[in-house]
Amino acid sequence: MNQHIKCLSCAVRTQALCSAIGDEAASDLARIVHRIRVPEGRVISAAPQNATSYSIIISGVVKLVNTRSDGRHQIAGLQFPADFVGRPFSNTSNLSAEAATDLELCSFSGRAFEDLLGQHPDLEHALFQRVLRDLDSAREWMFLLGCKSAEEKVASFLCMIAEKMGQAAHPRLPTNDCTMLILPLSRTEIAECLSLRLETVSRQFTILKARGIIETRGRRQFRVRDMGALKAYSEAQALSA
Amino acid sequence: MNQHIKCLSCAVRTQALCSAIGDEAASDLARIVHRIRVPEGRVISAAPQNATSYSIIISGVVKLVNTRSDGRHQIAGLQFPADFVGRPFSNTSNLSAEAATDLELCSFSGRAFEDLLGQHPDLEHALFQRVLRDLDSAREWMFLLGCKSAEEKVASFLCMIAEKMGQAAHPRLPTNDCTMLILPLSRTEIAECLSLRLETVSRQFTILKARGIIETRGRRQFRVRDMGALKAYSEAQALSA
DNA sequence: CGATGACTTGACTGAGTTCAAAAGCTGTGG
DNA sequence: CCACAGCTTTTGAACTCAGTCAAGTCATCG
Repeated sequence: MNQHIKCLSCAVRTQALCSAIGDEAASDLARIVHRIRVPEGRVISAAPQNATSYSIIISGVVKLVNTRSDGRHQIAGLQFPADFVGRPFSNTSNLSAEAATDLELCSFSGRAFEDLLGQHPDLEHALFQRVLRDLDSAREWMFLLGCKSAEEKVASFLCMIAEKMGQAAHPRLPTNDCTMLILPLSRTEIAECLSLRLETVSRQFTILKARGIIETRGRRQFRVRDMGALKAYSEAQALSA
Repeated sequence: MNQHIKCLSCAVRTQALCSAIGDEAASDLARIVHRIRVPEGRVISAAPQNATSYSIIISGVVKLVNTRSDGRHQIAGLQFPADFVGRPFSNTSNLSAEAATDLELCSFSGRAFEDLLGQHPDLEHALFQRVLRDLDSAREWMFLLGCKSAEEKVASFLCMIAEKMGQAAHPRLPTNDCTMLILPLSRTEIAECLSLRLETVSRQFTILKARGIIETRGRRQFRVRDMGALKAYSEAQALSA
């Protein structure tokens, strides 16, 4: 193993892109990587003229934001630890990537990474797999945006966050545990994710709390008390019986 | 050139996957291809247990449908001539692909195609590029679903259809011409695309006709009379001044 | 040419937005 | 350590866009 020394103790080494490629590609990758920290709120790559760079998230959450000239904007996706951030082979995307929380990243400069993609089919293959999964989840999210009620949207969101943040906090525990978790997004950001207004999100939080399904502490912590009920609400509003 | 004879006269030969790969990959592809016709309404690959097969669309339109147990369903994407249909490396997707119109396809059996992907990095690369574009458009569509009004949605939809169907009909003409085009979807299907009800779609059609922006003939033909105005309505409802 | 299903139109309802104001965190300076 | 400022969040009340239900019209096909 001639990987970069830091990789051996990396928190996401078993799930990230770099675990799915050969030693040669891995050591070439390690050669061009920079481990960096990014504070909450910083834009990683701005649309539409994004000076391309690519990253693997070590810790923190990145939001992919679609902004329009008229001021409307929407979060088109969230990326969590081990996820890849960046749009290879094009910089004309409407999306910008922003740090939703403080981040630790493995960052690669644009050209160098794209050259490696050309040299190592296994690296490109691993990235391809990841992009396919991003596409699956984008299409899944379209269903949420298009078909679900406010109640279902908020419940679905909390399920997803519980799973992802639970995984980030305790990589090996099952998702239905009841520990306090950090909410990586403000109410406004949650609203932008779900295509709701923050007032609507807030009201749904209140209802879920009243039902004893979730608990909150301060603005940024929550705990799922009944994952079964939360999942039920996330799939069908008509469980009112 | 040892490509399959049919490829030389193929309507999509300059835009499809197969134009972006080397001769060797192309001839291997040609060896496993079946040219087939599929009638409107037929399911090409059904979720969740999709017997995998892959296709390139020669003519016609495919809709990717996300169906839930409770009966709700949504069109998560449309694929047009030269587009690729199929989800490599997984058959657990929630999506099924259905013929929105009669189709002509270049169809590849699952295993054989996946083997080729492994053997030809240039084929995988070309497919990767295509999937990246699909991801871009999925995220763009999320903005429509989440942020746009009914008026904007219908206008956006007609813009997109005009562009795609115009291209399919006259590959080299600009998109803003005013020829009659075929609407590949029924009102119900358009509604499923836009996350509206068919009544709402119908009302918006009526309004656009009254404004002289579009014209319709029968149920399945339309003409854009003022592409500028249509584009304006597709981006901002607040142009009422 | 009449039946059947697709589309259009109308009247009413309701989930979620909008605007406004109160309450609750969080961090800073006395 | 407390008080105050500047926020985010919650709550309230009125409104609106799109949904719902129902009836009528129009293509298209046998």
